[in-house]
Amino acid sequence: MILPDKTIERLSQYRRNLLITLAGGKEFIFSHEIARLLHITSVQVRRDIMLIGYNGTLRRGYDVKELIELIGNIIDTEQGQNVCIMGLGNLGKAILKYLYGKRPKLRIVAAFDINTEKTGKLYSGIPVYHIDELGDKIKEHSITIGLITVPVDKAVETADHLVKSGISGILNFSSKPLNLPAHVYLEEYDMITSLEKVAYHTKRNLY
Amino acid sequence: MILPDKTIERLSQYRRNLLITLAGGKEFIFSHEIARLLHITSVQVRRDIMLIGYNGTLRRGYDVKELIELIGNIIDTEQGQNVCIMGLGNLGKAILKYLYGKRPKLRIVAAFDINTEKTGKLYSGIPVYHIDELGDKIKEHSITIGLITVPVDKAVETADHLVKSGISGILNFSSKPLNLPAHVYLEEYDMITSLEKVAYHTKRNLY
DNA sequence: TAGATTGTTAATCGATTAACAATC
DNA sequence: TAGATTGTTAATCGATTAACAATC
Repeated sequence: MILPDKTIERLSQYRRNLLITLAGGKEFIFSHEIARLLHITSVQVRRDIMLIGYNGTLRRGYDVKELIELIGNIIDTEQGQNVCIMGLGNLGKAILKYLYGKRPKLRIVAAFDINTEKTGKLYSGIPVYHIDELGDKIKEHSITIGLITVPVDKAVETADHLVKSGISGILNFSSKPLNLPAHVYLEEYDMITSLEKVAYHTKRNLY
Repeated sequence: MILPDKTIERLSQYRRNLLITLAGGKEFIFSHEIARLLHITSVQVRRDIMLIGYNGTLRRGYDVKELIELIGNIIDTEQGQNVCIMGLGNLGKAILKYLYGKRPKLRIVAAFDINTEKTGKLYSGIPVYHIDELGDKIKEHSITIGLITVPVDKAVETADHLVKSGISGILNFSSKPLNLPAHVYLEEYDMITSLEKVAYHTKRNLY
């Protein structure tokens, strides 16, 4: 089953909102309620849910718990995946703290840095290794996903190093577009582009 | 002139890469060279450049400096825009340091926090104000864009507060979808969704 | 029942890409 | 000139939305 990228993004958002819904004690939800949470249309919600093969009931809508579980089956692996952070600068630290413990099936298990003053210790409970240990530690911790938060001029070599060490997926926070072999999934996450997009639209609003 | 959102995103990326190109002493560039930098097709580059009404030459391609300037005219305002950061936690601090001085026409001029231990001082050269001063300081500093990096349960009230204070654009880093009046431009920048997207595709690669 | 909802196809909208004339 | 490039239209692809039958 191949799902459109846009559907995956929305499924991730559905789940996070459904978890809040469930925590609030609500056990069933209609497509238009999910839609309102995300400011999209109810047709789109129903279509996404159709694509993942789930069925609601006409009277009560969707079973929140079942839907959460089904989305989990699609996004997560059974044992979960282990994640490392490349570069423990401001952004790396912030992301580490931000993500730590947030997603049970996506565990941050290591950080890597070039600076020997940072390595060999724990940061927020996570071991910080020197970049030279990357290959060994990726195997040791069964790391499948790497987040790149190094300065832009180190991004390419860091990505290559991750690929050589057998990583499966990369989320790149540096604003250098990377070129990776097809078997490694790459997602670019570019803060400056987002900010400039806001600037462009804001400018239009100003006039 | 209305440009597609996707074109705006690429223009931002073109410019950043063109600045590097120019710094390297290269004065002219072909569409296929730009395309290779971003891993897209040269047709798309030419079409985007067509949309902004610029013309290259057949022999030498595009004048790098002119193209940079033209993209600047589209994205930036003449005097630039002032930006504030809502919430000076790990993410806020990281973004502040990351963006500081990076884009001359998008100046970070203030941070706001609820914690009085952080307020009334400078952080990385930027004044940190208490959230109660938001309305006054936004006017004082002519701030048009706000970045939201507060915890998810404070995101909605923070956004409302920004809107009431007359902000024009918001970049939301919290993973709560916001509901804003049409005159305020909103861009959602959701780290967890990006990470889960990587997780989904990585999972597919694993099997 | 009447009204509300789901599930799904068909139509529409928007973005990318193919094709190619014009030009240096 | 031949070859490479730009600029642009038309075709294609993909994603969203409209429409509606089925059902409780």
